[in-house]
Amino acid sequence: MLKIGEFSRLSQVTVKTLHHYDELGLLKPAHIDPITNYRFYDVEQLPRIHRIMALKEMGLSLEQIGLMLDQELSTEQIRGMLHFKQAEIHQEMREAQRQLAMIEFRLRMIEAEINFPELDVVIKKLEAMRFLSFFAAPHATMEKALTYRSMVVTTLQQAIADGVIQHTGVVIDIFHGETILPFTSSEVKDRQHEVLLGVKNAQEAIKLKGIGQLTIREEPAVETAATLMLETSDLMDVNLAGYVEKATLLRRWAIAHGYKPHDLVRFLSHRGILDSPNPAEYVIEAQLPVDAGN
Amino acid sequence: MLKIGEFSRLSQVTVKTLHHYDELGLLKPAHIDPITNYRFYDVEQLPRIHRIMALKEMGLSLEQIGLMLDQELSTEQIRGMLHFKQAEIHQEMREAQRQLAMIEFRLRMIEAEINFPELDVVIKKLEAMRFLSFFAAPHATMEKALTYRSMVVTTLQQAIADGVIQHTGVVIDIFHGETILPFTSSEVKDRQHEVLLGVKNAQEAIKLKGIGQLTIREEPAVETAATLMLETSDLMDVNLAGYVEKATLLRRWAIAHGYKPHDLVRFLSHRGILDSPNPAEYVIEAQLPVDAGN
DNA sequence: TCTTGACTCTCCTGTTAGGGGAGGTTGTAG
DNA sequence: CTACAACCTCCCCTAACAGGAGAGTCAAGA
Repeated sequence: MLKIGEFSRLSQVTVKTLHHYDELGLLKPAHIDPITNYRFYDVEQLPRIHRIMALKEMGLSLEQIGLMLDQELSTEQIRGMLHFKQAEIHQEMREAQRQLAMIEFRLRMIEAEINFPELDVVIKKLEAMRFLSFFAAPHATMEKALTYRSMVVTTLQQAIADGVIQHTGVVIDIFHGETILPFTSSEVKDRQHEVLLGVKNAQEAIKLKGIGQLTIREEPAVETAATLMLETSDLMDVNLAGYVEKATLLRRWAIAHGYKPHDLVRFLSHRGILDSPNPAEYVIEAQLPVDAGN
Repeated sequence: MLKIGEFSRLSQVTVKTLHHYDELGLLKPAHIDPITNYRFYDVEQLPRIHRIMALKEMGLSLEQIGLMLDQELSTEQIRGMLHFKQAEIHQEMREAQRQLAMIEFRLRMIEAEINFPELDVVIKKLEAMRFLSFFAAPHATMEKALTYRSMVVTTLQQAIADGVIQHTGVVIDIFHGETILPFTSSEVKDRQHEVLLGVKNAQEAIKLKGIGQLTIREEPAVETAATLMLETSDLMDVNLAGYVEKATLLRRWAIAHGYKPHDLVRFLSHRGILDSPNPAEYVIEAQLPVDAGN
């Protein structure tokens, strides 16, 4: 009979851990003195604690180890457990790879002296929603497209004030096509710039003077999108160059992290032109739908 | 102002988590209604929660994230943290690799239909100790060596009974040289089989009739050893073939897990010939000192 | 105006595998 | 006889929330 300290020394398992295993019923002392409550172990228990340690090293939980030791599992069941654990570890390793990719991306950005907060990319789901849609392009230049958009927005604001449209407050700009730098004005012509306004009712279409008929459509949900919040400082000077830069960054991020970007970018205004006249107060989220590459 | 549920939907962070971050001070609501205690968030807080999520994805702890967000760390400090985290993740991956190696080894053993409990290999430290040493080899065959050993043990038992030797109860058999199957009798001659008996006092040497002078030496500590408990069933028939088989298994295990085995194997009797006349009650631990390969 | 269901609040417990320590008892060596 | 090491039983702590109890709040429909 060995006192707990001796057993601990032989097995190289701490006394605390032996207490814990006693409590869990994983390894009960061979004998407990009923007066002093001292635990006494037998050398014959060394193989069992050895087995526990060996299984623990493989990453199994104490609960699983208890099962394997006491439930007389068949070889097939044991194989199953091991294969399952194997899959779990592979999953963990992929996760670790992902983390490494993110850290390396950050470090490269720091080397390139790109501002740190600008690249807080987060993977999200995007909800489906009903939108009033109109197109602000093709136009010869992005600036002209913006001017047109601004005019439309004014009309919309009037319609909202008149109660013709009941909107949800959600405004999304979608740039169709692969939006990426360099972005020459010759390319602008082929680009579709769609503006969406979230609407509440099941309206089918809306006619507005000066714009004509606008369609209402369902923008589908997106399972996976890389998203990025634009800081107000990015928006002080509202021009499209900033947007395109963000889109480029998102695309590079997605590729570096093993995603396949779709050929469109969305800009969701959490606080935009409908909420505030001051661009410095805008809060805009860039969203790039992607396919999970792996 | 957004209620917590809306903010949760926009950021895709659960309400529970937002509560938690509020409590930690990581993300306080922009406003709290003093009457209802309802939390209200501002869209301007979206970039912050985004940043938190992005940093969390890299595996940083909430505490570290709090520091990065609020302590205005220099670029150098941030780089340092990221490099540190990078090293941590590499460490985790090595650990995962180790676990995979162990699981794969088990699975291969199962395929080969080797008995499951036989390979609970555990890495341990071995303590230094003072031993009385004698050699039971070279002999023409292992069986003859064992016969000689048995005779010596009888003599030792007498000496112990007479109080000439004060022993610690530890008996170790060491096989010097690379013990591995196949193990032909021609090889046996070159092999050194040393038997050690742990002694308490600082005796220098001991003379015993029938054996002659035995030396006392310090067996050095071993930092890393692969160890294996022999089940009593393995010892029912005490012959060296079983020992050699275990030594072979240990050596294969060590190599498969990236360790470099030394050219000796120790067999430590936790309960051996000095404690019991019945081999079925023996508890013996095979120990193979190794160098950490990585 | 009332009610119902959806939201929200605080507080408590549980998760893993033990570590750390307080406060008290036991065993052993000098 | 007296240290001092070893042992005991509580009890609290970890990280990042999840789940649930019990109670209060809000908006819309009858």
